Amino acid sequence: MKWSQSMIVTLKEAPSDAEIPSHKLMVRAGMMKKLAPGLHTYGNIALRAIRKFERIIREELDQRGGVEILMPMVHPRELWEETNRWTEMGDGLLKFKNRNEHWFCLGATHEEAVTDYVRHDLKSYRDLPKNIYQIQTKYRDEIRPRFGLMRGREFSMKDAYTFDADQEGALKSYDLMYKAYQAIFDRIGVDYRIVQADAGNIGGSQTHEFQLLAEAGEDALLVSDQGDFAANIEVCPAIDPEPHVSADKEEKTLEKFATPNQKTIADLAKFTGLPERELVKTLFFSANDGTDPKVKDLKPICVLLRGSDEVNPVKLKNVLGLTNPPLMLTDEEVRQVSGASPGSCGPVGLKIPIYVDNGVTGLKNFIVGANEDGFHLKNVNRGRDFTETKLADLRMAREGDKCPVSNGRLKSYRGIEVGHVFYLGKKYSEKMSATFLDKDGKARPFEMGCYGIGVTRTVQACIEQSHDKDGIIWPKAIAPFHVHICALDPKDAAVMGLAETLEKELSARGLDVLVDDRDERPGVKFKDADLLGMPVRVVIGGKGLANNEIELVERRSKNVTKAAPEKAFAEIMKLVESAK
RNA sequence: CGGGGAGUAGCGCAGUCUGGUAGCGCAUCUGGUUUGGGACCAGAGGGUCGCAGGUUCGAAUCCUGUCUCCCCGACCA
Repeated sequence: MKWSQSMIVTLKEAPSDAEIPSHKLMVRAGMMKKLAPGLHTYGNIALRAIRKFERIIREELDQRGGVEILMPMVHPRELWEETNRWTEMGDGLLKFKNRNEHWFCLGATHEEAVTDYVRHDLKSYRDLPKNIYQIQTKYRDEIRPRFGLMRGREFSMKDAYTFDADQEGALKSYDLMYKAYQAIFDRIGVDYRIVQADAGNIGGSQTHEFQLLAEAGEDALLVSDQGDFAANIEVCPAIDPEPHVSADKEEKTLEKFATPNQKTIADLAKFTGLPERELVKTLFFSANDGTDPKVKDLKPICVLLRGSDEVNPVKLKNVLGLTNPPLMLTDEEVRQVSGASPGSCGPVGLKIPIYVDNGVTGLKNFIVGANEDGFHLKNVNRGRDFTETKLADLRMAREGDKCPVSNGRLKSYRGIEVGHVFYLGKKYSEKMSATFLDKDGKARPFEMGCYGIGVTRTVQACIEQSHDKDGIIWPKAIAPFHVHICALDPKDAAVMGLAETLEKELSARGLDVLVDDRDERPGVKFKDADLLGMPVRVVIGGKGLANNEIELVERRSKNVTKAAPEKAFAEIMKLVESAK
């Protein structure tokens, strides 16, 4: 493609609303333009990278028996009500009415749609297994879209769904997709980790996330320094490296004492002279599902943690058996439940369920709020002074905690979630009456799995992981063009002639070639070539040709080699092949 | 939804405190000189200063309302 015919517009300055390097670079390179928050036009350069990534996905899935289809973007309300997700998904689903006053939503994910697609057509165990996928635009009404394509409202996603006759088969399908994802992310040459994760409101019992490591990532990960354990912080088991054991041997007498104006754990630590890890804090949540904020069905529960720990809402959600993490009670609600302000609350005397974090078990004769403003209790002991509903791992794990499967320690990273695989079981098939007949002629619900790759997000994440101060460094596998020819003197017939000959020859060999034929000074072309970041740059100028040479530059290393024009084609092919 | 910040030319910004009818850099157009790492000179086009009211002889600037965008948070008692 000739630059002069393209719509490539580069900027020297990044727009003020871009924060992270990949977002700035994509806008500067003219790859995307914001239409509204979370909604972007992909320019030709971006689209080429997206298409190449899609091709890789298709190749890897097709060779493993994946069947590509395309489902609608607009779904009727009734479909989502079958699984109750019309309500459970909350405001994340964009809902609207058509002219007949019928409700619809934009597809945020397609478990319902695909289950409907197969439920009357897959009739027998003989039809199974099936592995169906699509690459399609999703719409999720994100609270706060950000970082360009990283968290858009509209984005391209590859979503796949497997249908099996039994759990064994479903887990085999899961494993197949897991390996397919490894192959896909290996091919684009990114640094990623596969981590244990929470299923969120997709549901299901086994799940892994594919996380591309990057500072700007929105997810916190904990990775073991021994072995291959890695988990999203949301689900990472929290194990103290050295469990705390109280020095006290005997349980002492319960005692109330005044703690005027001691509102936080930090205050209390200073006031009592005890470290925060030896204090116990009491947090209040509503165990109603929180999916519909208009329904105010307060089911208060409290959680006890050491003062130094943070509650993990996802673990709490799972312990409570909820779909979404529970909401914290407001100060006013806490007062109704406990009779005191947050800060002076404790478990003693409460009539609500009490969930206790494992970390509290090492403490004896500890301090909690007295449920009376300005007072705390000391010498409090589990069992004697209050009865816990459940003891569980409820705290956030952190760097330095013990690895749950080895003697290693956990180290923290940031990650961008680019892929996610779920084993769903019968969650959707049962609710939607999607069944097949087994060998005995009995109707049984499908065993399902679902698998997603954020296509547009991955493309931006690649840039986030691969750039330098001058611009993007495309991995060859998804580079919009393989070769970027800078024709320095486009009016010179010899220069343009060679550029066009090379373009033709390289294209014939399946390479994508961009020819900068603009009437611009060389410096401008070099800066733009660095910014756009194609793996191989070819510089053809009148001066060089006079010496019978052209210049080849590898973007990643910036290594420069010279070649005679008649050998240029072979040298370029060699350089492209060796590029990563 | 809570807190903070910002809306002035396609992009990045100044001007607002102290009211006098809009400016700089990049980009664009014309002419010229240049031409291997974002050239220079001369000229030109482009903005109802987010929107609506108000104060005033006069409003980008002051007042009121409103909309939008960005950032942080939406969990630690």
